[in-house]
Amino acid sequence: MTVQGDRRKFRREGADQRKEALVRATLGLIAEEGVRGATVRAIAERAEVTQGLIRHYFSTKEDLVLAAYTQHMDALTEQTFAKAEGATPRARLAALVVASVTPPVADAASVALWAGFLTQVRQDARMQEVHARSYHGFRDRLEALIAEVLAQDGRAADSRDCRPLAIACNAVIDGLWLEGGALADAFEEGELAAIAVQSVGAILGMNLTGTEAQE
Amino acid sequence: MTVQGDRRKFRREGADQRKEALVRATLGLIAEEGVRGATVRAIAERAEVTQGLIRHYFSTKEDLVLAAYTQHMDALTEQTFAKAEGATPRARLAALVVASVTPPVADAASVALWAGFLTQVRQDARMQEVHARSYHGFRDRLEALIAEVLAQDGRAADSRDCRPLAIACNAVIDGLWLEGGALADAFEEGELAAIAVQSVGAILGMNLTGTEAQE
DNA sequence: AGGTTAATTATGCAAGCGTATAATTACGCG
DNA sequence: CGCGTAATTATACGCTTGCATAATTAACCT
Repeated sequence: MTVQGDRRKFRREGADQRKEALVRATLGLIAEEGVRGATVRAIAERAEVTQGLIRHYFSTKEDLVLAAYTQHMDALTEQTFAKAEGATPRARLAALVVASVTPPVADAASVALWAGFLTQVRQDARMQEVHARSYHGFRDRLEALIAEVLAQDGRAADSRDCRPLAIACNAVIDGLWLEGGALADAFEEGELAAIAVQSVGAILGMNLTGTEAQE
Repeated sequence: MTVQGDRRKFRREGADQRKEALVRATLGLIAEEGVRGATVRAIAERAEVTQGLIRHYFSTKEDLVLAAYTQHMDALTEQTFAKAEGATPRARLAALVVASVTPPVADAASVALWAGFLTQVRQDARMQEVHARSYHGFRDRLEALIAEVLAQDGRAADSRDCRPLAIACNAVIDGLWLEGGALADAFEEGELAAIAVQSVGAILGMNLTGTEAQE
């Protein structure tokens, strides 16, 4: 006869759903409150479970953070390339560039998230691995797209030539992404997108402006 | 008759020196261990004082962090522009660009420091102010230099034209700075510098390569 | 149905955190 | 030289943190 009706009701859920909910809660908290605010208790509360459950799915908080980081970076890359559509390589590149510096890819939360993780990247080897993989994953795809664009123009698309171009284009994109996210109200609507397209075009030695919508 | 010889010996120092020592300790710790590692106790230990003293000079830890952030950002800008020397505007710009993506301005510690602070920038209005002031401070000086370079070439140096160019150049610089610091071993020695000079030149529509040393 | 078990909650603990306050001591000044 | 005081140390408090462990319960299986 256990009359303890004040115990919290709950529903059992699959491991994947729970893990994802916990990851989502973690990301939301880090974005809004910073890593400092993403405590085990706060994460549990936001995911509408009790803190003990976290330990049931992630043997340590580090593991949870690693999972969250991985998902965030993958989502960021995927979100960006998903918008890189168009009839010609040039149009796809322009669309990619615009998407990179426009919400939801470029916004305060994304940047805050990324910065919040960077600290742990330096200290955790697994985080470092994810970081490197994510960076190269994005840049390699960018490099491939640049090669296509150059080929279309009949220019040499040797990897020796493309690599520095990809690094440079990636840097402009990252820089603008960063500044747009960290200092949004310093720029006008669409200003960053225009600058991004213009700059990437200049680096590649071609005019990219106006190619997003047409062609 | 107070026989308590185990009390720590100390030397009195001026407020400025102590404050600076505390700031330096804070920066070192955040760079090495992350914000999490920069506890009041750890800072005090590194500065070779006891934790109580921190409260004597900074009424709250937030104040200390703000002071540290201010100093770091100012030092970064100053360090960079200090190397922007040369006979012609073009040479000065090239030197500035190279300095921006080369140690000690661009290294893991600087980037880690910057990222570590970003979290607090979003939450503290005073930090935000320093952030904005620092960003614009750098960019405005960059814009002025770009205007000089364009004028030398006999091109229009209107602020309406220069602003987007400055934003773009600043973005490449920031992007490369970031990637060089966060992923140093992904690039070869001097690779980032070469790419930076090349890209800024492309954005400005001129050849900047090889202008650092000569002219 | 009813027993089994894994999912979930509840509770507790030791360590570390920032901050407050009282006790000491180095050092300048008359 | 000794006195005053500001600089510094010492100690403690309340809170939060990540983690561990025991108690409970929802849902599946036969």
